[in-house]
Amino acid sequence: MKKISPPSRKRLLILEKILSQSAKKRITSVELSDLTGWGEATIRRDISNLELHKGVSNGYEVSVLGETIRKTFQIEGADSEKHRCCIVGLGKLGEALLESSVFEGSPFELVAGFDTNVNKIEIMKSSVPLFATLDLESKIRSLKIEYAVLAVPDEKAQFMADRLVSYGIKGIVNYTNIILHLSKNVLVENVNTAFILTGMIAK
Amino acid sequence: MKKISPPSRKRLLILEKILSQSAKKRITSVELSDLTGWGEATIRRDISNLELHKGVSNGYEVSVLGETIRKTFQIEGADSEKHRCCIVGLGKLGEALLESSVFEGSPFELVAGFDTNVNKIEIMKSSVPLFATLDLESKIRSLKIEYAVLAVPDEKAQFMADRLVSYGIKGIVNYTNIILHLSKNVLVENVNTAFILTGMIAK
DNA sequence: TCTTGTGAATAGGTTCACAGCA
DNA sequence: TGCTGTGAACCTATTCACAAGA
Repeated sequence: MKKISPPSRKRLLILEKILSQSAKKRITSVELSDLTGWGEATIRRDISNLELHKGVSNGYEVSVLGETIRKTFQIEGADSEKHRCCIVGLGKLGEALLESSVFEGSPFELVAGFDTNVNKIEIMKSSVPLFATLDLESKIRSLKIEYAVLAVPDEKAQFMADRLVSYGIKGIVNYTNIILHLSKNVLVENVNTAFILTGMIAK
Repeated sequence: MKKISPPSRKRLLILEKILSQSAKKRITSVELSDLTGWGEATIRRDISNLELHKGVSNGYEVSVLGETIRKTFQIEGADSEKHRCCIVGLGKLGEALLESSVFEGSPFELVAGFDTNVNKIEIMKSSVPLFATLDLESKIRSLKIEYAVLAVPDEKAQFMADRLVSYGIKGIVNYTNIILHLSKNVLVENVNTAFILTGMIAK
């Protein structure tokens, strides 16, 4: 299969969501361009990366195109194939993320929540199993957790991130206000709201 | 001033945070390269965009470099100059975002929270003023709010986003699971956790 | 000798423009 | 006629490689 460039991958992922939200049966690159603000040539080029070859002359069939993107990126499939992830730090934010159903229909499954406060994890009720941070290593290994959402206090961010990486975590979604220093092969995405806003407007 | 490319802007913003977290007095492009994983030439090119011309031969002075980045991007300054933003939707997530102190030290100031549930905004206590969604337009205009964090239920996401834009909001940080269709000149950043994770790993 | 700053080269992405199919 | 798919041109960004300063 053709190698797809990072920007193109991101756009295709967004397209997939748009398609899954669309009521239409067929859709053209011009319509997608209106919906996204991207050039129509860009959209056609992105889609041609999928090597679908089905869109000739009257647009793409929404379901087929969506399906092809999901297949290409392996989004979907049985629960057993889902990427297992956890939330580390169950303050207000961690708790909110735990309860939201954001992972439904995503290729991720939330299989654990961790907090140092043992009282809290005993009192909190959650459909996701909660553990003490003491058990971080054993649970990450036994539950085969690959990704972590980091929502601990800033002071603990680097320390916890180092621990997570040493236990084999492949990627971290970082809600803290700290820029983490980690080995190059660990994926990190900084999603602190202030940081996102700053990046959004930086002229 | 030189025009700085988008990727370079993002990196400089991260550099600024790294510098503000550093205990060192001076730092070189090689050290920054280790810390970030970016090429050293890239880092020097980024910094040279700032037209600082102070780094010759023995690295950069941490405080001066940080300061220059903040000046360049107008991060900092008096409260009156801060960009005013609000949170729309005070469910668990919105509430958590409201209470966290993420905006401290950022160029943003959280000046309002909105929810349709009038009871909730009466009961909730918060250091940030809370309003009913009914007052959305008047408050956005009177408080001169420029950016919004969208944390409403998915069903209301597009509708609320349209309202926000019609009231003059310039950018939206979108926590919902919906890809918003908005006019090109509105900035949108999708930060739904599942979406971030998907983008992170999409090979 | 170590490190910056930057022209020049290279790599990466986007857009143009059009052939070809329905 | 209306749309896709794609070479070729163009634009953007990164990396190389080295002159020059401390």
